[in-house]
Amino acid sequence: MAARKYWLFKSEPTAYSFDDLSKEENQTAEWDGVRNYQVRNFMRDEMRPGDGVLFYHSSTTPTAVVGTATIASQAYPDVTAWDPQSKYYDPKSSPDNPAWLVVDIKADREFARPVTLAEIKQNPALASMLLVRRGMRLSIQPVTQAEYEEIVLLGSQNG
DNA sequence: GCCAACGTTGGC
DNA sequence: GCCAACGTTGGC
Repeated sequence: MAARKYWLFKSEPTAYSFDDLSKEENQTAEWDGVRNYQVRNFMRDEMRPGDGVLFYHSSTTPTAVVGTATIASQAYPDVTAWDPQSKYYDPKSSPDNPAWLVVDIKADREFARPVTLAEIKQNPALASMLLVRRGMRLSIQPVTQAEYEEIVLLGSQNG
């Protein structure tokens, strides 16, 4: 069995927040709308059920990791790409040849406090995270086990 | 296959 | 709301 991998998922909380995920049936939702090939390839080639997820709120104040989640499925076709009414519609994708994929993610634990981007930037143990790299806009990014554990530790502390 | 124009992301 | 960074598109 492959080693557990770790990921950071970005979401704008006004569009879809950690709280929204927590309120889903089984706290589980399809992560749809990915339209970036690098991110799709992560989903297709590297994500496995059980992988750990840091749930990050972008475009808000403060931007922060707010909790953990778990990858709950293998990648499978994103049906929103086939729906002309969907904002995620992409005519390049078809049921015969799906261009885009989703995975299911399940909310795990909300942090006792958010771990902010500012705090991540100041922490030497987190200096090589893709998140703090200039111009890094991938909506899903790999993180190391050490980075994952450090952020979980910070998020578990009071205050 | 180059590259300019354009759209999107996302921090500030 | 600004704008830098980057991916995508499409003319040539």
